[in-house]
Parts: sequence; structure tokens; C-alpha cells
Amino acid sequence: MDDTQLQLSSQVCFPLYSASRLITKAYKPFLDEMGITYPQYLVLMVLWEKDGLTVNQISEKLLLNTNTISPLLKRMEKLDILQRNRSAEDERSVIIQLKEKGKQLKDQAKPIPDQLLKILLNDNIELSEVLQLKEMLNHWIQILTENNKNKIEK
Amino acid sequence: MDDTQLQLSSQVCFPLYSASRLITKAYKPFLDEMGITYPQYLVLMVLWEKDGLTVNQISEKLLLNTNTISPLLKRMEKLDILQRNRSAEDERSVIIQLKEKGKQLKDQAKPIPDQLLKILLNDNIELSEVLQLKEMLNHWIQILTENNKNKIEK
DNA sequence: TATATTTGCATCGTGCACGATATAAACGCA
DNA sequence: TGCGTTTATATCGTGCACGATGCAAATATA
Repeated sequence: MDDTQLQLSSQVCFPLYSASRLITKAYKPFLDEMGITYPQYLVLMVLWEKDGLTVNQISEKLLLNTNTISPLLKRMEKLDILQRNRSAEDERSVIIQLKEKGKQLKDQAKPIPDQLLKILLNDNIELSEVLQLKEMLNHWIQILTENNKNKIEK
Repeated sequence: MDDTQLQLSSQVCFPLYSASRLITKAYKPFLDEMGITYPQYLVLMVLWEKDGLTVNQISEKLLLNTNTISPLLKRMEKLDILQRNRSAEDERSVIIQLKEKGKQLKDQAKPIPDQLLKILLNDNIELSEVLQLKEMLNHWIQILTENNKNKIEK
């Protein structure tokens, strides 16, 4: 009986899982200096692009459930990075707005993308490979989110 | 000032992080039936390939620290999937061995890789794309683990 | 051989992820 | 208007991840 398929090296999921963890770890020194974690950095990137979003809007952009985002935002509020306020129009919604500290972190974050690219490019990875990987992954994400929606509808 | 680099869509790390979570979620229905989690499935794949490894050997194969693996293995011992025994030659080491239940789970797991491939292939992803992605990710993992080692040595 | 260092594993604390559940506001409709 | 349903968020429980720390066995070194 052929068991090669059940070997770690044959699965595409394991490299995906490991690469994700390792690259998050590569961000860590930079984020440590800013006093935030990687998921918190993701929230900031969303808010830097458009401030004043609801919890739900942020969770949709990050493909994370609100039960992950909710406590995360509370921690960021405690860090004085943002504030949470109930919406006046819809009392159910909570509007997230950057505070001064959250806005200032943007300047500190500016060099991060370049420095991370450097880590990869310095070691025989072509920029085209980075872009290709990104494109492929986005395609997969599209498929896998569709796949998820179908399951929920059933 | 150009902020495009700080946009979520420009970062390669976010698709990696999302795709990893989404594909793990795609495994979930199959693993639920087996009564295990995705990291536990990874441990099993390692042990199915070679039984009787130490905690350290497993952690190296999975690129996870022992402080993640240790409690994970304890939970699997409680599930009667494996047993943990101190090595006779080196009292510091703990040998992990599959129990009957752990061995039987292999049969149940056999169809999983194919079924996951189907989810991807059914939606316009070529097998060649899967293989290409795997290859690229493995290259990245190699670079990022090297990068990590260098940091530790410093 | 005594002591310092390394190694293998475990424990602790914190922060995600996420399924399940709760709760209150908003909405739909008879 | 009244009431069932949907929607937005929060809470709870469990299982990772992982840095920091602890501890005992093995090894290296003076």
C-alpha cells in the first residue's frame, strides 16, 4: 500500500502552516519595538487605510471572526492605540477609531515591508517569485472562502 | 507620501496567514471525525512515517518548539493515541510511541489528502499550481529557518 | 573528580483562533 | 403594534504558539 500521500513532505498544508508561522516570526523584532503583535499590526493596517470602521468591517477584511477580533480590539484600546464607541445610528455596531498613538505607529511601521522583503530577496528569492506566490495564495483564499460559505449555507 | 506598501493587499504575509488558516479549516470536518486537531494530525503523520521518536525529534520535523509539542502530546496520550516513556539510554529524553488507536487512525486518514486536493482542483486550481506553491513555500521555509538560526547565534 | 555548561523536557503566562452560546438592538411582517 | 428573526458584538471554553523560566540528566572542562 502506498503511503507517500500521508507523508508530511507530500502535503501542501504543512508548508503553508510553517511558512506562515515563520514569516510572522520574522516580523516579530519590528513589531516588538512597536509594542504590538502581528494580528494587531493587521488591524492597524486596515485602520490606516480607512479609519472609523465597525468591528464587523474589520473582521471581514481580515477574514477573522468577531470573537477573535473583539478581545483583540479591547487589548488595543487598553494600549491606548484606538477607541471603541457604539454607533449612534445603529446601537449594535461598535465604531473603531485610531487614537494619536495608533496614528503615530504608522510612521514607525513604514520601513517594515521593505525590511521584510530584504530578508527574502537577500536569499535568492526573486521579487517576481514573491509576487507570484501572493497571486497564487489570493486565488486559493478566494476558493477556500467560497468553499466555506457553501458549507455554511448547507 | 506613498503608503501602498502598508496596505494589506500589498503584503505577502497576510495571504500566507489567511490561506494557512483557511486550509486548516478545510481539514476540520475530516479531523473532527477522527477526534483530533490539525496539529495533532501533523504529529500523527510524523509518527506514521517513523514511530518511537523523541519529543525533540518530532518538534524538529514540525518546526515547533517543545513547549508547544509537550502539552499537545500529553493531550494525545489522554486520548489513548500514543504513550510517553522516558528513554532508558538518556533519562532526559521522552520516547513517543503510537498505541493501537493511533495506528488505526492511519486508515481513517488515508482518503484525506485526496479529498483536500479535490476541493482545490474542483475550483480551477491546476495540480501543477499546487506543486509549484509547495516548492516555493519549502524554499521560503528554508530561508526563514536559516534566518532564525542566525538570529539565535548572534 | 568537582563544577560549569549543555541538553531535553516541562511549566507558566499571554495572546490569538474559533466553535458555541448569550444578549440586545434592528428589522420584517402579520 | 406585537413578535419572531436577523444582525452586531461579546463571552466562554479549549487548544494551540511561543517567550521566559525551571529542573534534572548528561556532558564538558578545569
